[in-house]
Amino acid sequence: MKNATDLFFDAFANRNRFNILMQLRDKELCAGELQQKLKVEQTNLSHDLKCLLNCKFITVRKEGRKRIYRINNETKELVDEVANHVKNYEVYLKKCGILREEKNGRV
Amino acid sequence: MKNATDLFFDAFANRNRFNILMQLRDKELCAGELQQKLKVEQTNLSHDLKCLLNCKFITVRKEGRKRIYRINNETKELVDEVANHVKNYEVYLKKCGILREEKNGRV
DNA sequence: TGAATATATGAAATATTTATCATATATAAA
DNA sequence: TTTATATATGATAAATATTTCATATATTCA
Repeated sequence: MKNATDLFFDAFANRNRFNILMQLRDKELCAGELQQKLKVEQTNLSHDLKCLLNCKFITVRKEGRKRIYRINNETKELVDEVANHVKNYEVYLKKCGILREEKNGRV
Repeated sequence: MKNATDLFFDAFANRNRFNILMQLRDKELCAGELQQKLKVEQTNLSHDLKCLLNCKFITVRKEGRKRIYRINNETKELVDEVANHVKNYEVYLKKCGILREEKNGRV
């Protein structure tokens, strides 16, 4: 059974969703623009945007047949702080060894 | 292939590891004390502590046959900010619907 | 030295998350 | 009112993370 913290991380700590939030830090964007910038599948992006909307991490407004997404202020601050932490700890994260850094090249 | 942000979230956004960090906000604790407070398996706790150590989220010192763990300051601040955000957004997170809140009761 | 306590390690089993697929809806323009 | 564009939905397949299991190491005390 999940508590609020689990749900928060499910929403926020997801690679694709966090990338969306990172993009939206600077300016609001519509789904199509996000898709181009992030090079993700349309259907995935749509799922992720809905999740971020549900959780109130972003808001949306309609403009013609586009939907323009904007990050909310509190969430932006948290994203900035995480990005900063990651920068400072990058070297340790990369050699953790418990976390799997990447699939190695050999088949 | 994982980047530093992915690794950060793998380490930080894990239920058990984040609970450890939450416990360590107030005071340093040894593994046995964490085990009692969190009611987790010894072997799991040990894996998680190693991960947090590798990532420099916590430090450790020996005392007799115990090992005393302490959270580092920057990490503590981030944990506090996340805890605060979760409190403010709890109501929305719980009705997201994309995030699976819990296994429903029926078998 | 041998037993007891505290903690760590690595591999495999299990569970959960994320991506894909097929398709639906909503708006605009011809 | 049909077609094209932009975006959304839900079910399953595929990938990844977490737990468990069997066992190891390190320190203290008798």
